[in-house]
Amino acid sequence: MNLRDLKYLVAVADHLHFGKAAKACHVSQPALSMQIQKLEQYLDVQILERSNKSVFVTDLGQKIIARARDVLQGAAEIEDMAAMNKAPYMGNLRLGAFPTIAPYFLPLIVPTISQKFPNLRLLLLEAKTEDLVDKLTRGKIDAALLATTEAPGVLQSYPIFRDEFIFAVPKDHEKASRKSVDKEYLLQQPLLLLEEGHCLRDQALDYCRLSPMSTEYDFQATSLETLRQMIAAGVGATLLPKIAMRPDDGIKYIKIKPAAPYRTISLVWRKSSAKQAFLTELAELMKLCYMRHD
Amino acid sequence: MNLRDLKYLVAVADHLHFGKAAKACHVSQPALSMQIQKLEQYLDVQILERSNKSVFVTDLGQKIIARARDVLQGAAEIEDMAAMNKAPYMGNLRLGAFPTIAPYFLPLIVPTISQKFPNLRLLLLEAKTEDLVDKLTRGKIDAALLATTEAPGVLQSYPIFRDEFIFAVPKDHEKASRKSVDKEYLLQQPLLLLEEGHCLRDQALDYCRLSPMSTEYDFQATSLETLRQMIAAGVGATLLPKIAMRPDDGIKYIKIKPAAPYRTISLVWRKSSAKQAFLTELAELMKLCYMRHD
DNA sequence: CGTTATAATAAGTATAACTTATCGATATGA
DNA sequence: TCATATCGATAAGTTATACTTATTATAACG
Repeated sequence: MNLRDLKYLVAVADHLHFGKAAKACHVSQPALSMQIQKLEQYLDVQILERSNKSVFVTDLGQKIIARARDVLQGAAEIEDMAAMNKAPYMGNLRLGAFPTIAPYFLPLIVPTISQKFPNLRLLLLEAKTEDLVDKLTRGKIDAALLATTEAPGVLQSYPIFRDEFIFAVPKDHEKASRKSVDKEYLLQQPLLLLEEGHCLRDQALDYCRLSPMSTEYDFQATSLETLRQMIAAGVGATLLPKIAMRPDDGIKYIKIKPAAPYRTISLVWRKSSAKQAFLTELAELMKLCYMRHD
Repeated sequence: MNLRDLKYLVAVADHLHFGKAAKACHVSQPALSMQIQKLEQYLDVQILERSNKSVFVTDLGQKIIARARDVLQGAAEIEDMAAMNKAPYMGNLRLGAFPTIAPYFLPLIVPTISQKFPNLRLLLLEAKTEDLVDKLTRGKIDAALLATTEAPGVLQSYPIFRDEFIFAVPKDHEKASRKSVDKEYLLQQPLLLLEEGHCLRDQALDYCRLSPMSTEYDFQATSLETLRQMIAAGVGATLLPKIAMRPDDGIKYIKIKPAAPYRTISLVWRKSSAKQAFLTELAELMKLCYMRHD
């Protein structure tokens, strides 16, 4: 068996197409076909079901491919280790962030990071939490900014800061002149929310889980910026994370007292990552950035 | 990078000798040397420190080799999956058992197993718990009979049976005529124990942890059979697992009531093992064997 | 100071993987 | 229905790579 064979196999599983898989592996289609045939021959099992029009993965194949991904990731981590050893602060860092933190926190940290690590190529990816966790565990990204308190088994997290929620209302709202509101009041308010899949939506619903009011609106904003526009336009109120606050945007931000709800923003990476030490350093740097800003 | 290279590398790490490593890999020494050189060149780091007389592994090398072991194990598991798929009940099964269970439980189960799975080559290994867990996680054995209740992360366990402890005394012991003793009494007895490293010793000490008496003897038996001889010879008393009881061996076995201490014997294997399904079946079979005997 | 043990190097050979060109089978569409 | 396109498998020749044995270089040892 051979790492290359496994790479080819995984490529076919990803594309379900020999030609595309071959292209992705930068080899000709026959080369890839042959190696996979040999692998099947060597293992003496059928991994793929081919026809002229389609490729399927057998049940056993699924298991084999899953393990093959692990093996390839392990190999990649060996290469990473070597690279990190040579030049700890060089090379690519693929960093994910979920949509309701990315546009607010990244501008805060990216300049400092690029300044401190000028040889680092910071490749940023904005995606929903679920997607990021998946990409993390599959080794498609190196780290991600997440709002989950607990990370699953293979991942580990380093808390960066606590992002409080704040009550956002139009300037002409009945409470617009108040300095603060309390939970009792909030639970009785209908709130505009982001669409399904955003962790911010879940966190707001979680906080207000006793209130059926919160889901009253049938329109759901697709991004935090859209939501902000809607609030400013007087459509309704919502909970916004403090980091998304902006001065003079036509919105009145009202503190929630006592015990404002919050989300914890953490940097998360694979325990097995070769960038381990560097990522810890990076997380500390992010924390400093936030404190300087706050 | 290549699985073969990693295999060579691990072999050198294991032998700390290129020649022996080469022999273990069934290749000539130059072939192995060259591949490792190329690997180091490819990764552009030094993994091994060579001199004419000795080979050392660098710090980074340690990390790389550790990960390489994982990668190789993953690859081996892919092969296992294929083999198991072709013939679930064939091939080698490397089974470990700790010394105070092996000679008593294995004779009970081995005939049944070989009868039910005639094409299975059962390779048995007797070693101390710590050693077995190490061999398990490193993929040197497929499964082990252990008395640990909880298995660490990568392992999973299936309970086979509960093995109670019983108070073993010479025939002429003061309590030899009693039908049972209680914990209060036991805690005041000096007990003969096995030497360090035996889990049975730890379990007995654990049960009697309030009693300083139990460590009074400065002589420690090296095996359960030796211990049995010592009890029979009238040297002292001990706690024996019920499964080690034997009729007419010059020892009086006295029940501990109420709430006899016990150890739980489980079959343990790697979660990632390809023999997963088969091992569950095997564990069930062992359980049946025990119940039939009991 | 030769002998031994070690890993590295050299030269030649064998193996394996790659390339391009082609085939065979199936679906698509005028 | 027949030409055409698509896709994976096969064939033939080439290249790259890993292997072999023989040899060298270096240090330790008696």
